[in-house]
Amino acid sequence: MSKVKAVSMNDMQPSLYLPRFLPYRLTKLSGMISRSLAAKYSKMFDLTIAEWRIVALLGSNPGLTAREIAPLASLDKVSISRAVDRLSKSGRLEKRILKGDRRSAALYLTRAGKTMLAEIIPLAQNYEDQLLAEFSPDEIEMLDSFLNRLDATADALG
Amino acid sequence: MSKVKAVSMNDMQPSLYLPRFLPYRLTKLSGMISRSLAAKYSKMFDLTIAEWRIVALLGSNPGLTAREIAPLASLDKVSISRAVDRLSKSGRLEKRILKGDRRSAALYLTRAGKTMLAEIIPLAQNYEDQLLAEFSPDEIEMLDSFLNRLDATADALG
DNA sequence: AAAAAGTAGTTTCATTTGAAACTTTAATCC
DNA sequence: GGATTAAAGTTTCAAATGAAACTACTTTTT
Repeated sequence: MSKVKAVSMNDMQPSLYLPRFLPYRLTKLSGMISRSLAAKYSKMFDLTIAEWRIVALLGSNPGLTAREIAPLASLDKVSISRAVDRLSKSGRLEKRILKGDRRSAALYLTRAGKTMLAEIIPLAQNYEDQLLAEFSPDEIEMLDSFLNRLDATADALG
Repeated sequence: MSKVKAVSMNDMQPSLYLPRFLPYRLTKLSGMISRSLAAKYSKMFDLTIAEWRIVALLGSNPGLTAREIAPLASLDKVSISRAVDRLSKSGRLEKRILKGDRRSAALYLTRAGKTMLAEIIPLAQNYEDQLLAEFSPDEIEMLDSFLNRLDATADALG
């Protein structure tokens, strides 16, 4: 190998264009969306993202336990414990110790919790609709499938 | 309005299926990817995400200042200040106070910084390639355009 | 040209986060 | 059936984060 070639190879700097790097783009996008949603609605209802997710889940799945919520909401048990605590202190959620296992509690929205959820859902739905306003139904379906595939791949790589 | 109808309307609970809610999906996806990348490479090079972004940017844009980096890396000035501090303490980055404005410094990768970047880029690139391995070139192009559009829309909504 | 206002980057401080340790209860093992 | 191991949630503690205050300098105003 010639000296010239060796030098040129050492100097070769691979480069990476950050704004096109998928992990960066996804983080940036999800950050913008989360901040935007939090600014609009979390403040309005005094709700963290973890709390919002739990309330949304309990809306359609009343009686879930903390452990069951974890994978469905992608939250760890510490976050869930704190969120549940706050939600139950603010009277939006009720814990019912399980007959069969007293370490665990089935979680239910109270009337106040349901009322709040009924107010938030249209706002959340509307935000999502705005995000996708310029997408055709076909495009939405494609985006959906892309996200599912990326999710599965990322899961496999993790 | 009949009594029956009124009751049924009060009981009507709108519901939101969390796993299909775009903000949730994006946050989950970007979290999985970031954690996976961090586990693999950030540890390996003792590099936070902010540091990685700054190094990547300086690789192709030597001499940027902290203020210029902020929008390019989507980082706030506090994060940049800390990341730059750590990078310069570990000898990967060098600050050169600007002649014209002594509050500000042009930032450059040192030789060590460049060497490290040259090692990471192929790994990062490879990770992205794996994520997209099942996507055809056309699909990649579509994904790219979807992300750009979502980015622009989210920006407008924020 | 001194005073006021603004900017680049740093530091401080209070909050958020998550891993590890802990408590209580349940299941499994001699 | 008492001892051991495991599981559900909670608490603790240390690190990460980010808003606000601060420092050092520059620009604008009068």
